[in-house]
Amino acid sequence: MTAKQNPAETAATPDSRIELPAQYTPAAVEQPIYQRWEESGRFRAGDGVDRPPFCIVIPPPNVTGSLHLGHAFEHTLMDALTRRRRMQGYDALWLPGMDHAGIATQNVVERQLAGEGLSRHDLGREKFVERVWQWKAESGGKILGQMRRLGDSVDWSRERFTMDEGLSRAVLTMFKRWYDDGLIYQAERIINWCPRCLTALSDIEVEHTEDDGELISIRYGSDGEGGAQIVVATTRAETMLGDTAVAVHPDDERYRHLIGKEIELPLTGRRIPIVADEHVDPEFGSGAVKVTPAHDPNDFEIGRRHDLPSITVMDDHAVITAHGPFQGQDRFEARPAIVAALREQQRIVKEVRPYVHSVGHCSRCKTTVEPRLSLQWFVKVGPLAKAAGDAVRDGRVEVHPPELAKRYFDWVDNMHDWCISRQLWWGHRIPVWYGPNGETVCVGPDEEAPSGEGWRQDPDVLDTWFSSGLWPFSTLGWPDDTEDLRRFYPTSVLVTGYDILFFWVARMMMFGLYAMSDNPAGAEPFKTIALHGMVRDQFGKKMSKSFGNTVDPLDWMDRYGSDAVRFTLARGANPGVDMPIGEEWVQGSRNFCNKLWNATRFALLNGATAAGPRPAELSAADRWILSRLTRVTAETDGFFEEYEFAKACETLYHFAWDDVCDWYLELSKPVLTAGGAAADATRRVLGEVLDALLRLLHPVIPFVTDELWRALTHGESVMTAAWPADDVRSAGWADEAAEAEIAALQRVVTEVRRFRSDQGVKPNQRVAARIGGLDAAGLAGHEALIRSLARLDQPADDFAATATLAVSGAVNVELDTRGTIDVAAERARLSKDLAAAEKEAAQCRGKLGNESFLAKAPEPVVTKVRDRLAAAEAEIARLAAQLDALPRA
RNA sequence: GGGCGCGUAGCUCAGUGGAAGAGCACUCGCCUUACAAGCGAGGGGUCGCUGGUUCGAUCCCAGCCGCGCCCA
Repeated sequence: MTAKQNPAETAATPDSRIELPAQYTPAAVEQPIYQRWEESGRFRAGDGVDRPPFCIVIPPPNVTGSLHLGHAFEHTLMDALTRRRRMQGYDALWLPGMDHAGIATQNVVERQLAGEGLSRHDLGREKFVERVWQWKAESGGKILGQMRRLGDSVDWSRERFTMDEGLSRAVLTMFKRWYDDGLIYQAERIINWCPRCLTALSDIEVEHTEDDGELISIRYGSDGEGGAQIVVATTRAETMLGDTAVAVHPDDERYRHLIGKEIELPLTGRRIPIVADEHVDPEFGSGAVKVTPAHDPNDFEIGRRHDLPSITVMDDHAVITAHGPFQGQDRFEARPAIVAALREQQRIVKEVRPYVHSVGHCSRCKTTVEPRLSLQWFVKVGPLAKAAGDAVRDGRVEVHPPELAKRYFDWVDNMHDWCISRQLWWGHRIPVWYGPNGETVCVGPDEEAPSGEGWRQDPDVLDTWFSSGLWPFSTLGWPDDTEDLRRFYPTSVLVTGYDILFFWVARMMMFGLYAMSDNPAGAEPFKTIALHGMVRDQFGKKMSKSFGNTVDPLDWMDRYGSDAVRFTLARGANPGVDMPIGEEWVQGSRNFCNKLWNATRFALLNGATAAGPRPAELSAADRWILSRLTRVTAETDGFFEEYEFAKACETLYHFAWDDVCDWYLELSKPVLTAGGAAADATRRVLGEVLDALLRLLHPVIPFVTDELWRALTHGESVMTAAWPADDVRSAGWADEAAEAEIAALQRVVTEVRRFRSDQGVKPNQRVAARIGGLDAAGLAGHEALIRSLARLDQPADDFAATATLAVSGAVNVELDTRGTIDVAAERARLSKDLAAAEKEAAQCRGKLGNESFLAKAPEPVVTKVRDRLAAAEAEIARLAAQLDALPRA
């Protein structure tokens, strides 16, 4: 090797003394690695080799969206699951794609058009849809590139989009089947209408908030001439123009005499009946309610029961259409105007402001939703929802964590019919044609649409969730009987937020159970639903633009690396529980990656290797770290199996940092320096432990582990290395004796360090010491290690002990601190320990002195308390003796 | 209004019917040649309140207080 050789070439040399750069710089490492992975083709599933299948379909992100922390979180979990399965030898498929997001995408393109002074109507439907496709090609799907940054090991060769030809065909097929089965119907109903998006919304696309409004009590009925009068209260005074009745409870004595009579509706001169309806709450307000069947779902039901007319008084834009002075006013303009007009007629009995009540808003644009009578398409969910609930009840689909299944049942067992038509242009157009003589024809995907004079297609498109509901099988090729479908359906696990159980999960279940009912491997779309919580800020607050506490994960990825972001997210991922995240935590994760980097660097500088024969002679420290590895591997493996990402990460974090770095590397230093067979063994064990550790961490932090693993092993990629669980399990490394031995060693070292720290002895100051009792403590042969870790020198001829430490387990350490020791500090330290031991002993004695305890507590518990007491008493004796030996202050 | 969940260290969260934990923050001492993105040592909690069950409760039960979410 010449001195002029550059570092990059050095790194590429297959030499066991590869030097990693001294600094860990994720930005330099990550992107080239992803490119290499992608080019290697290892993300691709279904290579024809006979291996068990594993499949996750991605919850399709919105084509207009970009990666936010919620995605980063969810993707980290899915990627970890997929990578682990791939390492375990599964034919692992993580299938990516996006949905077409009807309203959102149409809004984006309409805004773009508005910038050119155009509306979609200027273009016409066909040109507009072309324009949306053009937009998608140019600026849609930003998130796909960001997924690469994050490290998602998705099979890009199978990427799908809900508006693709194949998926569109699935939508048409499904529509036709349900239509023919009577599960899709058209009806005039009160639906949630967004006057800004100009479309119907389903129930779950409406967000309810507690808003300030007003509650106005209005006197209905003719003035003078002693006519009937009745007071009604409303928060939406403008709808009174469309009232067609007043309803009271049939048993309400106050109004019984009025039932069946008619009264005058103010401002309109119309006369409307007073009807009796069980659903009226006599306790609320005056006990009488105005009935507006065309603008309120409850009133619509009352109207149906009493055969009342429905009068629509607003247009699409929520502008008043009723004849009169208010015509042409927006609903929010008309409201005060109508109240003022009523006030003028002395018809206002009471006005409550502010009156806080629940108001529905469009989840897309936040506009107040207007309930509106309208002809729409619906899915009859009854039998479908029942099946969706049963699949979980029967255990065919498992919900993780199980507590959240209740939430799922609450929803599917009380589901309302689903309004699936949207008055948009971007989406799957409803395949129904209307003929000149009132014919209605639903056209299947392979059928010819009727043509000729007077035939026209329904103008509406389907709710986006209709197509994303088919996602688990449409992406695998359905309705065709494809190899992918046979191989990967039902998919293995669905990873998604609990907030989306209703929107999406329930729908996939309904679709899947119906469409795949004759699938031999099962009709359910996934075997497990693994639910995660919402990402919150570092104070547990919901992230929102209005709070200004949103974070761009890409910014953190730039500064700390994708691995750091991923590790932070995975480390906080307790099943079904919200996850706060803050920048300090990402820094902490970056520090962890850096720690791994440096540990591996140290190992390589010292010739560690994971290859070659395993030496027969291992030191206690070697056997200890291998035993710890065995335990940690089993625990981690189990945690991943249970979707306990936080626990898996925590376990690995502490193993890596505490056991490997803080102890094993330190223990290995004197051995490596000394050289010989012991050093060879340690080099080998160090290599093997790091190899396994990097493999265990790879699913969560793929980049840095790949870089380090390749440097360590010269392997192709840790991505295709074997998951270590089986290897480690079968290696027979569990060694309780070694664990006990090293634990004892750690106690001695820690005790000396405490003494040093309390005495103000600088870390770099070596102290002469005589160590006794090691044999009796089972630490024979570890003196050199203890001296190294506790920084103790051999006693010289002029050795004069100034302090003696009696460490638990018979070891005693005499130290020559070369001067007076701080007796007060020493006394304080010992007194503190003594107090703790005495408290412990008292507690134990209390229990053992309690006859009920002895009689009723299980034997192992009693034994344990006895042991604790014995230990505490020994500790007391030891500390008391030490205190006694201290010179009097 | 109905339902669900949560109150544990300064902050964010784990946890268990039988000795209170982590990360970050904090204090003290250290550039001890893998790592100052670090090392060593340390302080800090009547486990929301009040009752009950139990030999024993932070954990189980009831009520209360405070917060959050979902649904109407």
